[in-house]
Amino acid sequence: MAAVSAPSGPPETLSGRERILSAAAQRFLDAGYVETSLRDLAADVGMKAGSMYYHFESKDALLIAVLERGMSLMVDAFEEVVDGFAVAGVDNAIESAADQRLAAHITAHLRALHDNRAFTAGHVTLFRTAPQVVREAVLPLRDGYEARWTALLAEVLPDRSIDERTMLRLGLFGAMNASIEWLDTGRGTVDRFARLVADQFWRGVGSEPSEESSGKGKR
Amino acid sequence: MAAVSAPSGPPETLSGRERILSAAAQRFLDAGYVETSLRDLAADVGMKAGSMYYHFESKDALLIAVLERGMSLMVDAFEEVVDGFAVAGVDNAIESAADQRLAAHITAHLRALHDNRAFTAGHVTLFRTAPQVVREAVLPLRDGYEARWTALLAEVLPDRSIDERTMLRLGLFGAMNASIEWLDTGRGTVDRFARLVADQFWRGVGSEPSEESSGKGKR
DNA sequence: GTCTATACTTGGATAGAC
DNA sequence: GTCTATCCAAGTATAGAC
Repeated sequence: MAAVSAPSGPPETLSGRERILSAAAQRFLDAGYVETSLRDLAADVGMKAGSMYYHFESKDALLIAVLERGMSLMVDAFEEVVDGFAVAGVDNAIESAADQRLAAHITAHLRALHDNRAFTAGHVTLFRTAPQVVREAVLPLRDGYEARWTALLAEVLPDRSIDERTMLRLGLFGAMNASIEWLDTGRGTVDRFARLVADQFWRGVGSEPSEESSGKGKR
Repeated sequence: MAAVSAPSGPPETLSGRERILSAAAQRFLDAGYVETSLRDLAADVGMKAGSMYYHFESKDALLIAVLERGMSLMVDAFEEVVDGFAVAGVDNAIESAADQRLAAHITAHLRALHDNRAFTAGHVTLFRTAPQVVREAVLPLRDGYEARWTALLAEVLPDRSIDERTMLRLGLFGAMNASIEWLDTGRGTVDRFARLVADQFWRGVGSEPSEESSGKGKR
């Protein structure tokens, strides 16, 4: 779902639009939206500023494209996990599977977030102060993703009030998304953080550290 | 500690520098740093752009002042909690007090964050992309605050590895600080969120919801 | 598809009058 | 302390040649 027009050929033959999109995502992440000039951006892809308007109608449209791709990737990752649990069969011990479902979605969220860092990070770092037209354009996709998590938490934490679930969800989002600003990229690191977050979220830090994530004592 | 030259008189007699500082903090929060022009800012305090240079040597200096004030307020809040536990006496049941110490600091962090939203939010929303001179100027204060939390977690979670404590700390920071972007201001709301975060962080969501924060079932 | 040239706007900062 | 006037730099966007 939420298909993104994927590049067909090898990286060298990426379309002009694709190359601009990637460079923009990276620059927006590193320097911010307003701080990034179309001149610098054009230089990144070996073009001049004016030429970019053949591919994008405005700078805002460029940001919208970056954010839409980022959120589509997050949605896709969520749905993959859903599909995975669907084929696992409906007659599982649904009670004890709650923490595992949550853990799977946490891992998927963090992997998608970091694997596509350039496109996804914008939602964390620059959505809030983006031009209104940009926010409005991207909002439907974002709302859809949040709705999926809202539904997930309702299933997994049925005894909590709606207010509590909302705060828990936003707290969890905060913990995960802030990692964009400090976590080293790399699958191993991301997965370790994901396991820690999932374990901490469900069991808390008051109980014993789990066996596989740390030996006995400090290492 | 980390004393901030506080205004002396009533709000109407705030010095020009103070009024500029508050207006700047608010505008930076709402619109972002680069998006805020000195002309708009001057209009907020009933001045013209050129006049601001009597009070601040540059726009960067203005942002530095905002961020320093914000972080000083956070440090002060942390130290107040430390002092509170100090007078409570050293011969307490230190083992069982770990979760209470943590909860007190979480509440203090969230209160300080939201009570001084305009000044503190900048550290969440615009520190990352701030000009390098700004980041460098404010970094010592930030490092000091983080060091306090690092030490706190070392005392409270002695069995965890340093790596895990770092990730837990940054995850907790993420959960708390992201609330700047969604939590309604207001002491009641902030305190409820603080209790939820503290409880969730220590005990997890897998266990029963605590008695005082929710009745039985959904309400 | 990409270039050059340029129109148009806005912003940070300075100088000097009051 | 605040104003007006102004300089200078930089950015988005457009037009038209190639």
